[in-house]
Amino acid sequence: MSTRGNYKSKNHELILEYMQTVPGKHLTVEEIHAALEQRGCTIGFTTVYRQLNRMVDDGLINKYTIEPNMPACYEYIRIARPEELLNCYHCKCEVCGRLIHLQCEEISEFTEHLKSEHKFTLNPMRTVLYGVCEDCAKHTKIVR
Amino acid sequence: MSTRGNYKSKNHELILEYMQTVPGKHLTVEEIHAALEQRGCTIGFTTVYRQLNRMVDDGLINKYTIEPNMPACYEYIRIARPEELLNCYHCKCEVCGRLIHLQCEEISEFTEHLKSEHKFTLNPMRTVLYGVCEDCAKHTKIVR
DNA sequence: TTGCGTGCAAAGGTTTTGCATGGCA
DNA sequence: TGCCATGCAAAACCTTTGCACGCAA
Repeated sequence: MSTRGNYKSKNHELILEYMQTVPGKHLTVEEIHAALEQRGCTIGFTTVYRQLNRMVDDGLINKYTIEPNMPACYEYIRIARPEELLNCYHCKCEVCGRLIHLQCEEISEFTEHLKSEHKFTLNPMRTVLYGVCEDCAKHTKIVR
Repeated sequence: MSTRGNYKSKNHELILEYMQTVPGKHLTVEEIHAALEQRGCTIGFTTVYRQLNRMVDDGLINKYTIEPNMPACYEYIRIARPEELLNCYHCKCEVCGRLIHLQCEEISEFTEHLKSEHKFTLNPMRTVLYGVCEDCAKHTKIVR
């Protein structure tokens, strides 16, 4: 968590507000920077990096690292109900790149199982399940 | 898949043989390079990178990217029984960085659930579950 | 006034690429 | 001979850091 108190800055607000308009969407720093510039505000890349990492520490934003030499993705966490955090998994299709949100009974049961049986407290907001989505499975031979 | 035919090279064999001696273990390029040097063979970093990526393409090795500016991890895939692929999940502790292998009934059931109910064919070899391990949970306050 | 935020430039880390050389078939 | 592998150095990539300046409290 942050220890910098309630210091508010224009840029912090601008970035957070923008991220909140696209909850659940995964954006790179470059995309976020471009979106902000398009909204008429000039801002440095460094600031975007710093503010986003701040929000990650504060638990407002999730960060996903896919590949080396590829930009990381940031996503605003909509904290509607706390239980939602346990019930929502992210699935990324390795073929088309689509990101799918899943939510069901079995998923929260599985999270509970990891905790009670394996003593592992899952962070579903940081975890990405890789695999192949329905559409792509039709067009691809998968031996698994 | 590779299109380079059956071209064999000394280094390819050396790297593959070494990786096969540590199946399921996650190693960085630096660690692999050091292990090979210790075995008396001089080899360039570039070659290690190239050969490993080749093996990833060929489906012999898995590559895990944890954080930007952090080395990726490579792991030899032991293809003993195909079902094993469905039963093994990787859990990474966000606090101490430890990587844990999990294997149980519920895990393969969950993989099946994703497939039958959500039409999502999970690739457990590429997926990393993030969270907090037992030891670290004792020393850390987690509000989740 | 004090402390944090900002932005540029530079540095940091890992990974990839260019190119000349060497090895396998 | 022809194609691929190798290795060094250089480049590429994303990200972080140093430092001087500016803004908020």
